[in-house]
Amino acid sequence: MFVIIHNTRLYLFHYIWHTSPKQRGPHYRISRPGLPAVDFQKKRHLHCISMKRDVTALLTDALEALGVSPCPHIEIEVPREDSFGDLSSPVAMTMAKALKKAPRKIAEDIVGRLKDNPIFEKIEIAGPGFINFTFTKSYLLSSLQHLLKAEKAFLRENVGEGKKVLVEFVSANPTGPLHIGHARGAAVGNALCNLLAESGFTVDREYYINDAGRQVRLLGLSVYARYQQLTGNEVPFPEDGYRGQYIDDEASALRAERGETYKGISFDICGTEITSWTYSRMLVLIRKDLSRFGVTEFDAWISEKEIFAQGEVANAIETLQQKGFIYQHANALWFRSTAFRDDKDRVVIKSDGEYTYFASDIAYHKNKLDRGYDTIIDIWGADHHGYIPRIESVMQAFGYDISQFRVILVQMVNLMKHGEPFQMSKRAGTFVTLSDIIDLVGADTTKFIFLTRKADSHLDFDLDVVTATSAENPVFYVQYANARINSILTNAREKGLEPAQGVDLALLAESAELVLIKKLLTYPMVLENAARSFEPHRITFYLQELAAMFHTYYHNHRVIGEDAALTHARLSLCSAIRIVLSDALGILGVSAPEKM
RNA sequence: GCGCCUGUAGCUCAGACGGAUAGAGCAACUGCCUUCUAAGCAGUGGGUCAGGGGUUCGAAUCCCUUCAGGCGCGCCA
Repeated sequence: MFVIIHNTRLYLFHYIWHTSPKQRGPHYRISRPGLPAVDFQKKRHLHCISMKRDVTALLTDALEALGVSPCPHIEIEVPREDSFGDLSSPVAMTMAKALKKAPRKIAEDIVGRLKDNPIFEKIEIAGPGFINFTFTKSYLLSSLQHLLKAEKAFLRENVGEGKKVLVEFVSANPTGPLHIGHARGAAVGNALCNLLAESGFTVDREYYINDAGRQVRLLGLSVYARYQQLTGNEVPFPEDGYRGQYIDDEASALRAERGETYKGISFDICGTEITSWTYSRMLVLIRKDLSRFGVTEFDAWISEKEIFAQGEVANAIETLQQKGFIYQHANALWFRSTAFRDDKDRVVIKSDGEYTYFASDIAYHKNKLDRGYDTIIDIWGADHHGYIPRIESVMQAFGYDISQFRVILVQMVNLMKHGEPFQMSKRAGTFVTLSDIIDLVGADTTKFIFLTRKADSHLDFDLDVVTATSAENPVFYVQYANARINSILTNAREKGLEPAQGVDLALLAESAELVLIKKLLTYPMVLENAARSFEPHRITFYLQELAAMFHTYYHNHRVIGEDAALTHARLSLCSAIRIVLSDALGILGVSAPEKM
């Protein structure tokens, strides 16, 4: 058995290796503190709780009554303009070809069947054939009531339907501290996992440790060299060695811990021990950095070295050989990836008899597949994009469908300083660690900035700009809205205004209030779309919009006033806004402070 | 040379499976704190969606092409 992390929470490779998700029990689900898991089973019995689902159901009925069967996917969107109603559907236009009728005529037929439904204030046909729905106030208020009562369960769509997803992210080599690029992968991966877990998927989070290759050996050799120098034994520093300050620190720590034990001893003899000692400490460091960053919930840390030790690499290649996808050429063993999606075949065993890095990756991905996940997501730096076809080929070679596999490429972060690119190199020792950035900018801000961009868009992270404008950072804007509401609710409580039974929400008559309620009710759609597209950044944009609407409302209307009944109604609205704000921030992995 | 990503307001970026008059923040300028948090609010200006062609009722979105930037193309990891 191999201990992966030297920590009170031990992750044993043995456990990962031999425990299939099935054995963990059908109810296994990751839940984070403060956000208990939703019971989707229960939710199905509720009615009138989602604008989108209600409209979809009614449209489906209408289309079936018009002889459309089976009913296709119905698109529902939140229109750009308020004058286009609360929800809109282009379904009449998309059906035009199939039905061989004019879009507006189809729309009229549909509307004819819906217009008497009491949940709609009005239904209009607009433009080339949009059907625009406007809800009645009573419908909106009863939905708000549901939101207040059901809270989190109200906000969820069961996108995943219990499907098992494995997300592998960060997976930085344990050769030094994490930097800004890893941080982006961590922020995106963490938010995505939260999002999927909250959307009805069963999510496992995994970190793959490349502890078997040359890089880790170089790490050990670097520390070895510095250590020898500290003991007065001048050995040349390895040409490709790691040169950061942390290497010196590790060498000092090694000397403090082990004294002169290794002085003058050749690397051939003590190298394995020093390397193992060093990279274990690097893993602890990485874990600590991730923890400071608020990303701590990996379910498994998978060791490449252990995959070798368990014979999985040899087995995987043997399996491919039996399937006829391995051949020998020029003293090396090749995987015939061109049989699938790759543009050239790939070496798995070099002519010197060593496995390539790709070989252990084959074994690792086979291992993932064999564990029975419905979907496997890898989050990689964009510089690894050329790797996708060969891994997809591996999937297919083992007989799996590549639609089960999804790589999310996280684009490079250009670290800037004074508007100039700041080149980082771990080996040259010129890099800004994640830890530095957390000290400088803060974990919340850093995460939020990463999550205001699509994963595949390039991103300039200017240390000057980010620190100088931190007071105007959008994350504070959103958190401030939450803190303000909290302050109002606290004030109300101190004045003895406890939320009474039978709050009359109908007193919320201001147009700003109805617009806010509608915005709250679109939140489940935002989550659903974000989960379906694996794009957590959509939540970030929604949050900014909702916060802006609240700040405006706050400025124009007093919540706590003379009229007790109105006060209660407005306090309820504020509570609902706070539920959504803190829920969304929680999914993004950003804190929702009560005071600021 | 081939492949992947990107190109939208002065800057940083959104823009949903092709949908209605292309949006937000920052920066700039002008107002608003004796009232629940001014890390806030209100207002003003700002666009050939890199260029060109195509597909159709409709294109920032799909296809082709040119240009620009980034990344990748090893018996490295």
